[in-house]
Amino acid sequence: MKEKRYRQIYAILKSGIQKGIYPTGSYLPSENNLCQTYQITRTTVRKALDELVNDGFVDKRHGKGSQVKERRQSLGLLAVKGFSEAVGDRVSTIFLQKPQYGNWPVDLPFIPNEEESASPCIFFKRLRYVGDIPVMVESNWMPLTALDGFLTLDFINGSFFKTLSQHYQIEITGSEQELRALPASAETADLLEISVESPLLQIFIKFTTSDPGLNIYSLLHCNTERYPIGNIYNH
Amino acid sequence: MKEKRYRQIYAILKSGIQKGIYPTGSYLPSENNLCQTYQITRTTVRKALDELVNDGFVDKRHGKGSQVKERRQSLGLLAVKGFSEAVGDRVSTIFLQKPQYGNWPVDLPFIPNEEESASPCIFFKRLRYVGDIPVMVESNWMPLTALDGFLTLDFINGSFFKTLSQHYQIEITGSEQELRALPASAETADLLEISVESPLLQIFIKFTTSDPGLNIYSLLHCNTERYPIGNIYNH
DNA sequence: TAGTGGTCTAGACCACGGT
DNA sequence: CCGTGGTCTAGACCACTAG
Repeated sequence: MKEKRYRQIYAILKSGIQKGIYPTGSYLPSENNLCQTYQITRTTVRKALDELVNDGFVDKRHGKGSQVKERRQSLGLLAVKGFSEAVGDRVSTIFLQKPQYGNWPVDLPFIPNEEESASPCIFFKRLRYVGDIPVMVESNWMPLTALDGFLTLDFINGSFFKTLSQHYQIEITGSEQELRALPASAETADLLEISVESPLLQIFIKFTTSDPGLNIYSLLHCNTERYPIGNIYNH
Repeated sequence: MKEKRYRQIYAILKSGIQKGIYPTGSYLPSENNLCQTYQITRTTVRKALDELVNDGFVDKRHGKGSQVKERRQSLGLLAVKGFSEAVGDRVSTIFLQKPQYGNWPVDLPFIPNEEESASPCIFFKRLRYVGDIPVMVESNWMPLTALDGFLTLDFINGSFFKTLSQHYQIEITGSEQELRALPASAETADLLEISVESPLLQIFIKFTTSDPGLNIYSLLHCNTERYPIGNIYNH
């Protein structure tokens, strides 16, 4: 099947954004400019730009141009209130276990498929703070496939998703979540400095990505007493 | 400002869907057909149809046509696992308080704006079951404005959102959510037939709608022990 | 094969933003 | 004023679905 012209343009512009040729805040070439560069009509250019807007890479402004946006991290997912807004020094993260080989967990809500279960598994575990207060324990599993060199990689700005995007050109494309309220286990209570049996919010997430072979499984336990979990979804 | 042609077509088709002229599962007129009917080009027709697809009213299938979809209820929102899948008789709802005048609640995460606070408030409260098991207590507040006759209205299929859409042509356009895990109050524990202090999932939601004057505020308390809360988001 | 939606061309005119 | 994106026309050819 022939690659569609607007998909080509989309891919060119997107990789330009991801590689920093068009940094956040800068403007893409104008539509007429792109028409000339690639010898196509505006209809096709606009179709490519529409996809970039839908994917959250670009904001268009009438009379000004197409501006590269700060890539959204969340996609309608849940975030600790303040984790997205207070990007500064209030939020911090420490590794409880650095990325390493591990075993696929048992008894989780979503089960890795056969291919994944057969593949080696990467695991890492982090503790996230708002200020001095530990608010969330986060465990992550994913197949080793297609993430060459991941184990020795440093996270860009401490962000796993940003690393995926900038180092591997992999984007989060969707998620399934499952939430429960349950009493804290002894281990988690200790980490979060709360009493055993305190109500905790458990979130299990299966992320799908632009790499069909890569799903990411995360298990979160959150102390919501001071910092509830937020989620904004705009139609 | 002149109404855009594709918006007109969009509105015509959408109201046709909402009024049942194009029932769920049926096909809209073909693109060429619409071109002739309204004396416009396919570009414009397709723009209108694209919006309907984005809004979740329609599925397009190459070679077949544009099919009217079952209107999604959730928009990336949270739902009790089983509430969406098991549409049948497993799920039921009873009113604890039927729609009536009430007071705006205090100490909620999102505060109604001035206009809303000044307006009379409608309140209703429901208890939702999966099978025989009560799993969720749901309280709802909204301004009376623009919902003429709501207090004497029966919900279509017991669904509040479906009633909004079909009776008032109002759609949910977005939401903000806030989640906490907390111990059950005596009253809620009683309703959900669990012990006091059991961990409960509290979800507070502010829905925005296509009517700028109508936001809906919901407070949920969920027993997630047997039925966790789920959420699927596809990019 | 006929009819549908998917992609694309080559134009036109309009509305917005900044100089 | 000029350059930008927003809307729209009038075609063309292709790819998919189903009888």
